Amino acid sequence: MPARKETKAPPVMADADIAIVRIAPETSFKNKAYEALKEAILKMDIYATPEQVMLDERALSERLGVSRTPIREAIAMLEQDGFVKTVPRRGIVVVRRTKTEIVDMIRAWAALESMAARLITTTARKKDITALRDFFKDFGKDRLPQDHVEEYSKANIAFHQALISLSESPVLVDMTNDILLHVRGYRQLTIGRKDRTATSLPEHLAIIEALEARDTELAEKRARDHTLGLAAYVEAHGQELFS
Amino acid sequence: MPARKETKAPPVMADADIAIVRIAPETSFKNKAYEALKEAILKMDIYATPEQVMLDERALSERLGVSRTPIREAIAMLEQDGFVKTVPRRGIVVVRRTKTEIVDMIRAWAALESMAARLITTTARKKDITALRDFFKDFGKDRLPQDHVEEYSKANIAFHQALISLSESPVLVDMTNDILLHVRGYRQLTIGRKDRTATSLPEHLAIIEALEARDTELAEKRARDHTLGLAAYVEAHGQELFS
DNA sequence: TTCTGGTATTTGGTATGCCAAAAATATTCG
DNA sequence: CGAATATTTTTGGCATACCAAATACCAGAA
Repeated sequence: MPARKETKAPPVMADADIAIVRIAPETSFKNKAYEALKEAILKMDIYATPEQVMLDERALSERLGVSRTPIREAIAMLEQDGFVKTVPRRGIVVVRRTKTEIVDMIRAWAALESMAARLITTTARKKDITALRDFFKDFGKDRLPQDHVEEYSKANIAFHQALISLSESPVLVDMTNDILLHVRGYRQLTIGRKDRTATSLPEHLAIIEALEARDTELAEKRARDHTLGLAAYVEAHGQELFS
Repeated sequence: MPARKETKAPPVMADADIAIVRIAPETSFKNKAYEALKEAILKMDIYATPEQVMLDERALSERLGVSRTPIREAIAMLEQDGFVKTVPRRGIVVVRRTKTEIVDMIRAWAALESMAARLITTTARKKDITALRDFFKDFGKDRLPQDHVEEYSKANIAFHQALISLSESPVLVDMTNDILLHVRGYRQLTIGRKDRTATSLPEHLAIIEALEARDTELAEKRARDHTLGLAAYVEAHGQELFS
């Protein structure tokens, strides 16, 4: 039945197309719990507290007002994401990555982003590329990024996500977002550092220029080297953040 | 209690260090179910059957001899992996990727592998790089890959996995393996194609040569272009595989 | 006081049972 | 006979109860 049949004389009322208010089953408790726990974990700043953070199924189920079943399913999903690790008969620990792991992740990020840059040079529209500059329109010689670190940090993340999105590659987008969720944890403590922030903006602009010039190789190289630079920075200056 | 106390006169027996046979809790039903289902899905050749494959919780729990609870947790994990998608009150469907999605995945693979190649040129040992040739030692002018497609296909996958492993980057390894699991489904129908197989071997050897020469940029380029070539091939010749 | 042994408690793992929505099937009416 | 409708069945979602392992706690002995 490809098209909608137009009944000529509706007996009682004109059946459909009247504000179908999204009967959608809303999302299940399992998914709600997943989102809630994920957000909670991401904003708890794991690297600030010295002792390892643990979760308790029963406490969570009570807090969220649901039974343990959907909680456990959500935990299983979070474990697949690498955010928690459940130890049988011991508890559920929120995973803390080591510096080495973070550097490793950032390298993967660099790989994905450089591929995105490559694709963008061949498919993205000029106006969309140029629009990337808008993320930094509030910064310049009279308003230095290093003087508004927090704000610049947000713009930085937004820029990278927008950049990846331009590749129109769902896989690259999803994989990068996953990585960013893990790396973002101490973004404030690394990307936000003033010394690095100073070099960040020009590099971003240089990437945009290469993209506009449709210079595939150069765009790829600049995107890669930029993020690889962050990796090197974390590797060199991030020890104090980890145990 | 840092060190072990050496009792001078053990009354009945010399307590420990006598074959502690790993009391390990083995793995939970949840994990067993996860592994079992994952393997089953991977080997069922989803793209061969026309109608969409569906799973039934109760049937699975009966088949595996466990209750629905661990099955549901395993399903939740598989859904995170993108292997299945559960539709409320409808069923659990085994996800079939479109050609576009597969091409997209292969591009991400190319990105990760080229980064691996880059890292390898700076850290891997010469002998480990050279050892990569062993995967193809059974093929040559007298024994062409295109005449032993199935066998070459296995060697091909093994080579790529070994290559990534040489990067000593767990993140790259894991992400690539995830992708390979999805792409592998119709490996036989794409990578195995004779026309492509013919060009594959020389390209592999060229990658190895660049790695041995420690030519970072060249190794990266060759690794990238090789896998990107596969993506282009699938994009051009893979229509008949998808609906 | 300190060490030892045992007991109560905590915690994740698993099995079951029931619910509601959706689909499949049967039934009734025009 | 056909379509609208009522009924049964199927299926995932969720709550609950119980288990065993690991731990925490406590009393008694040295």
